[in-house]
Amino acid sequence: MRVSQAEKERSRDRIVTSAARLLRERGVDGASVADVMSDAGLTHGGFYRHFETKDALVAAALDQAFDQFISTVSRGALTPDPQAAVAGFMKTYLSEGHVAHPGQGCPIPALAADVGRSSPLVQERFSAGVRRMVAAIGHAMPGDDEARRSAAWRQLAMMAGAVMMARTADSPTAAEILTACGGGDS
Amino acid sequence: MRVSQAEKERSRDRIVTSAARLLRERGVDGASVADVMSDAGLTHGGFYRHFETKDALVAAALDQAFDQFISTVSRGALTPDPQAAVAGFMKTYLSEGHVAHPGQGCPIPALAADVGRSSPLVQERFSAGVRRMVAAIGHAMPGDDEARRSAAWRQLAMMAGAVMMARTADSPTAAEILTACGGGDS
DNA sequence: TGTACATCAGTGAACGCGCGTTCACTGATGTAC
DNA sequence: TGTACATCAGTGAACGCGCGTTCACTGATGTAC
Repeated sequence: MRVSQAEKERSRDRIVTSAARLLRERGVDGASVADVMSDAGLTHGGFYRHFETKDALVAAALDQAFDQFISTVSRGALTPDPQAAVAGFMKTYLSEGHVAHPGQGCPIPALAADVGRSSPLVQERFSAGVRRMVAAIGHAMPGDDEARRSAAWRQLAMMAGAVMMARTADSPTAAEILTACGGGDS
Repeated sequence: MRVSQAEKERSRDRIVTSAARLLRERGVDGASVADVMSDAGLTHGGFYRHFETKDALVAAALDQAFDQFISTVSRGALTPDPQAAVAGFMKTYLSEGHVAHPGQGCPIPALAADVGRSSPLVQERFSAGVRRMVAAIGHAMPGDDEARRSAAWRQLAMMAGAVMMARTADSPTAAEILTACGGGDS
């Protein structure tokens, strides 16, 4: 049964949203096309009316995941003081909630390793997302442009590494990692 | 054709060595039992004379990967000055060679995300390897025990995050990340 | 505004393929005497 | 030390399964007149 153009667009949005969550939760290989379609309330056969390949879905889902995560995290950093904004961002990032819920979290600790083994298309979209995050973080760092950018890379690398390791560790060790890196509970 | 006990042990070593490399290069799902056995010069059918499941192989391979990486990296840090040892370790870790050759590199940026979605057995072995690395790094940090351990977590998180991101980035961006985090070329 | 028809979003069965795992078999190794 | 036999490492075919992708089909949507 054919469906209106507006409905099709809504279907596509649901597919991308489901993929953005399931990919982060289960990894690229762990989230199947059928899983994603089912989560979006559709059957797997219709997938190819929206995307040419699974790879194209992964690329679109990465864009959405970065959009969503950056906006979530910016909300927690709504303050005129840039230093306070970075501190708020760090607390949100280095929290047990973030460790426990990769599906809504930063795509970097969840998917960077998978992306490093994926197609150029996927790597390019992922890199674009990473660059957006570095730019956003660097904006709130002190110093000249180069120093800010450099500090942002260090900060992002540490946070992504910390959350990634915390996800493999038992609970007290995870807490130790987060605290050591400048985060805490909540 | 049955083979001697000594030969069997050598076969097992080759299987684990192949797995330790292929897992880091291709990820847990990307390295199949048949791939590993073939790389070790055997056929896939014999695998279950050595391991009960693929999961058990992954656990054994992680142990070997951490052993090998820690010993590689310690070799580059053979100096009585602890500060210089950490510096040497960082240069080795944050190098383009490490980014380009995950198969001989640190298991954390290559496999932590996969491990976070794996069985308790695999997570436990991985965590043990991570703890060994933190202990080794902390040993060469200044301050009291707690400060050293905390500094080691920050350092390891940053290095692992940097290498992982560098592997998804184009070449100049990868170099920028490594430099920003205290590494460089070579 | 109404009618006839082409389009195409979504369904569900089916495709080939590679996966982890199992199995019957082979023949050298290890052991009991 | 030699002989008879049980063991079992390794082989290669086969298993069921889930994957990404394709396809014939349905019927509401969009369009041409």
